[in-house]
Amino acid sequence: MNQKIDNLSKILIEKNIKPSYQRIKILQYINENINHPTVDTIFNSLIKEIPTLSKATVYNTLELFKSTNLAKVLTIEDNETRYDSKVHSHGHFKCESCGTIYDFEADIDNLAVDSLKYFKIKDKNVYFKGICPKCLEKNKN
Amino acid sequence: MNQKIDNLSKILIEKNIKPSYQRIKILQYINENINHPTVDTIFNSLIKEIPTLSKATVYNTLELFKSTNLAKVLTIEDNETRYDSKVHSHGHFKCESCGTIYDFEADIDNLAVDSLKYFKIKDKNVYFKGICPKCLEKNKN
DNA sequence: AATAAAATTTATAATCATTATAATATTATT
DNA sequence: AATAATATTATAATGATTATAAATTTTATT
Ligand SMILES: [Mn+2]
Ligand SMILES: [Mn+2]
Ligand SMILES: [Zn+2]
Ligand SMILES: [Zn+2]
Repeated sequence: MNQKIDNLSKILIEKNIKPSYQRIKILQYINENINHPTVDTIFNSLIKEIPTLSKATVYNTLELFKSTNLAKVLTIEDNETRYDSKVHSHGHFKCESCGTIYDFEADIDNLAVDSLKYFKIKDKNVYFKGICPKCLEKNKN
Repeated sequence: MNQKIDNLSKILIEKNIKPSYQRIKILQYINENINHPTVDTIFNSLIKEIPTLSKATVYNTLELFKSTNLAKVLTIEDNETRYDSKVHSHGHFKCESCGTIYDFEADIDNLAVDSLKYFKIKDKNVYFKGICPKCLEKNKN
């Protein structure tokens, strides 16, 4: 148990982030909940453990994680920002029926684009939308 | 000149959208300004020609265009929604320095993903971020 | 250990894009 | 011309995010 917290602390320290209780808990949450949670989801879960937690802290901390590459921001839909602790390059599929966001591995890095030869590419995002198998099955008449 | 408006009208009629003056002008705007404008940009340009124009009309109309595939929505950044009249599948590169959003052609359709075999994919989006050649040149010391 | 400084968190208010609502204007139908 | 349907407008409400300043906690200094 303390082992877990020590590991999370170490991760933060390596990024020159002081491992406060709030930061550790937020990092722990996004590591254990890989369903691409929103700020609200994170806040509403952690407030049970940390009754004094402020939503501003969640925003600040996620911004900090984003800038140090401990988390990535997903903006698939313009009305909800989601966070992802898996920072390696991978695709996202959002089901328009149930809202679930699925990860998928795709050969994003080899998506060669001649016309961007002289562009410095720092970040690649692939978002798909449609209907997931569960919802397809459910809506089958 | 009227030829142009007639063409735009026809496009709307084909989609079963009544070609009101506002709708024609908004369609014309996004067709002639392919720099992925925001609602605000569109509104602030058209208000000069249509002094009574309401921002709600711009929102409603773009939602209508989106649902009839006359426009696509870009949500590269979580704080700005942009619109694109090029509805064919193409990639977008946003320069983090100057904010310009560049189009690029990529083989998005052939981005095969085995794990999505049983998913019904309706929409594919590819967003890159980084620095554009102009800004790279400018910042060269 | 006491004090001061720095960093972090919290509570609260402000901002701003978007959505909702209802009134007005326009267009189509009888 | 009267009526119904549709579109536009003005305005208010919503809600996520950001900004600000006070309070708390941590760290450094004496
Ligand atoms: Mn993911
Ligand atoms: Mn485009
Ligand atoms: Zn689903
Ligand atoms: Zn640039």
